[in-house]
Amino acid sequence: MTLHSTNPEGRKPVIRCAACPIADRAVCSYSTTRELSLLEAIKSYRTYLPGEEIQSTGEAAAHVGSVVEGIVSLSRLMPDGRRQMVGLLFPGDFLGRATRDTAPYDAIAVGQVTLCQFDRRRFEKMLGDSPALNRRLLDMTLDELDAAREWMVLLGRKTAREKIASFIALTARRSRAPVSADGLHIALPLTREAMADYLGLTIETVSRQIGALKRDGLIILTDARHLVIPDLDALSAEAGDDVV
Amino acid sequence: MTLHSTNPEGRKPVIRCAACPIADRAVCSYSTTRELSLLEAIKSYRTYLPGEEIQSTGEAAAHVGSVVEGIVSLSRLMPDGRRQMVGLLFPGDFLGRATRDTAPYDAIAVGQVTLCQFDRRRFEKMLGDSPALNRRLLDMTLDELDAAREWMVLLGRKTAREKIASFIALTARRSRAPVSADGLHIALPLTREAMADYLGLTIETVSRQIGALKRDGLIILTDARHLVIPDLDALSAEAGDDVV
DNA sequence: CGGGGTTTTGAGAAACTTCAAATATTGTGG
DNA sequence: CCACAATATTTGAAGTTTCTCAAAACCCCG
Repeated sequence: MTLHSTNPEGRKPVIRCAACPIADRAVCSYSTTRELSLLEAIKSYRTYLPGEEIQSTGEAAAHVGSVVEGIVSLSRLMPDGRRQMVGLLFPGDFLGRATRDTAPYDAIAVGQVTLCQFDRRRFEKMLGDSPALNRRLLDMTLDELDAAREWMVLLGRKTAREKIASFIALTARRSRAPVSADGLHIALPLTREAMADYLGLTIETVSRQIGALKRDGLIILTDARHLVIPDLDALSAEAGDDVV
Repeated sequence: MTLHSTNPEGRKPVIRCAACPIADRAVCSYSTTRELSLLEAIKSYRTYLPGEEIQSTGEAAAHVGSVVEGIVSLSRLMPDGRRQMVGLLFPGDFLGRATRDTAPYDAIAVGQVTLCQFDRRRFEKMLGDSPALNRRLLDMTLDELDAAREWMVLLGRKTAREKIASFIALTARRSRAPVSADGLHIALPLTREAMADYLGLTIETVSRQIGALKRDGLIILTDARHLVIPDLDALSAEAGDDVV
């Protein structure tokens, strides 16, 4: 990609908003050119390495911002080490709570991540003055709430097999996967451990259920992180949802 | 779902906003007197009987509104009958998506419920003009998102015992329960079935775990829906969360 | 008092986890 | 480019938790 050089600080040159790859989906997508120029003045870019902690629970967060590239996981760590992922942020998604000074969850970079950051206080101030930002943030938060609830159904009521099938089908839908004669080719963005934390399972169960789907011909593994879905409808049928 | 006697009227005389019991928490709580009078013009009250369906999945929702009295559950029913609750609305909470025309979940009255309703289209229109409403709705939605995520941790990683302990502790905190010499007296607002749907368990497991907490002296049941908590800290310790 | 619904209890089965170890895979320095 | 260490994934066997099925007990209301 264009924004690739990793400098030690994780700082990046500022991309002009007009050329921003997430301009149509980000928190600023309802904003006028005039408002964009105000945001442009307070934004900065930063990159994080795979596995790097962007924010940790209880820590004061100086910044909020948009995911430009990569994936960020939000998770809660229980005192005894159990971890549950509670959110997965893709490019365009917004990270952080403008109106709260400590982060309620750990935000961890999955793969390399680039954020478009704003100073939290200054962003909060702008939010107070901008109906466009406010409204966009509301719409995004409502979408996140819907996703969280869908996820609750998965966590509370689905079997391990359904969880895995749901996750793979979701990944297939989210990444506009290349279709070839043998099916959809997709890459799994998460490690088995991260999948387990996402789905409320152990890594062993994740591995076994992926194996089972493979044996049943619903997926074909090329390697541990890449697979082919010959028939997405058949896979989706294993996910336990209503036929959409 | 149980059959219930019909609710012929369900209409209630309009309470003046100035005398509204949820004025400090509702979606209108940031609004000026002037804006309240606009809302007052388009609001209506309606009551629902215990178990009555307020909205069902996929159905067009004509209204949105605030819970004034009672509790509303939001849940998703899977095609084979499994049900997962995804939200529990208390007085002051807002029901419905202004910017979406079909409800994504079933909204069911738990006990008798009174709503302060607005025509969805008209409310949506006001939302476009009102920073106060917008901002309040954003704050409420962020709180709901936090609650949903907390709940995801419970669903994905907690044991049955921890789930029950969490639920009882939560209920105790939410209902300013009367304290007497023997402890906190609380009423469980949900049936065992509703608790099971909330916690991602079966009714039998709910019943057994309540029995276990009782045997361990962490709760004292007066009847199936009323109990005493001698030591809330001890109960909370069973919930598996960080010590707060 | 009867009947519907709710809650509890029991026994066995199933799903998932835990512990343990083997097998890939990846990154690194020589 | 290879060997090696570190990490990630798979597999196996046994154990635990939770579910399922079945039935009894309880409770509220008319």
